[in-house]
Amino acid sequence: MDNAQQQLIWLYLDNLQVQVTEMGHKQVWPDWRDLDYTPDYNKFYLICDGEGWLKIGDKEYAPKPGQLFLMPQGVKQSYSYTDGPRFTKYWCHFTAKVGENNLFNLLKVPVFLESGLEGEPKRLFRELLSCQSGTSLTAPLLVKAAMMKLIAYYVEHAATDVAGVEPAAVSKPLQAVIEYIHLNYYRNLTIDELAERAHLHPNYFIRVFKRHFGTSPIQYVNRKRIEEVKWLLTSTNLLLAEIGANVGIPDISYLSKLFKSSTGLSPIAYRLAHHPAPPLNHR
DNA sequence: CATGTTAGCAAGTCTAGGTA
DNA sequence: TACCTAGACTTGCTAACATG
Repeated sequence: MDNAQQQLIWLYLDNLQVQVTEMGHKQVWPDWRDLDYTPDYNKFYLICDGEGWLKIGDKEYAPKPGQLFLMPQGVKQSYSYTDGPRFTKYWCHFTAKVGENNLFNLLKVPVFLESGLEGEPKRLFRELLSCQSGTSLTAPLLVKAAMMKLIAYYVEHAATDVAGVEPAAVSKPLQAVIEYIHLNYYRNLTIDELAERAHLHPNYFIRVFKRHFGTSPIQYVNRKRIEEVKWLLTSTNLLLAEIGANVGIPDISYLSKLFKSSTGLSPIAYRLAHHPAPPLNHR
């Protein structure tokens, strides 16, 4: 995977919105069967025991214990019992959106992983179930956090799988814009300039960008800049004005305001809070 | 359905003036 | 001198509508 692809995947994951609707751990009912339906949510199955049959798109599978299956939203699928002992599995239904898109339309990942029976996914499913049934004030947040960890596990391990992970090819012009931003964020980028690279009208470009990535172009550029500012504040001795010039925000009054709205601290307060040791001299 | 336009509001930028 | 803040001005963003 090249650097541009990795940046794109980070951007998707950074803007991911997750919602978990249902989950459980049980042996499937004797009549566990449905054919050719298209769910408006994603599903994870962690097979613990037994056997059964799945069809995702036009491919058929006979899942084995220890395999973690992903059934993506919007893809026609079927499931059924077989003659053997019925499945016992952990399962959950969830949406994972970046802007208006399902994450798994934006990322090409394999349909299942060999995760083993006693690995991280089982621990995360247990965490999901205990958070959901708990009465904690922050239960919804904890459920979401566990779900995100499960998605992270899947993407991380899919990347080392033979099939690998890569951004879907639907977004070539936008991919070019992302690359351009990463090469030029330290300059004074304008919407017109970015829109031109995508061959779109500026106003329409903003809409397409946000629909695709879940964030507006300028917000994305500024987030990238603020990350760089944080790094420069804590790893160098540079003055705020010099840092601003390095990241494309030469106006330190604006830099100050932007930084504070993003981190809750003014730049120098941030430097003091994160910088107990004498700074490196990079001037 | 993809793309463009417009208007109103939100966010970004600039200027001036303050504090330590 | 370096940094921060308030307020005025400019540009970006979004929703609603138009066009082909």
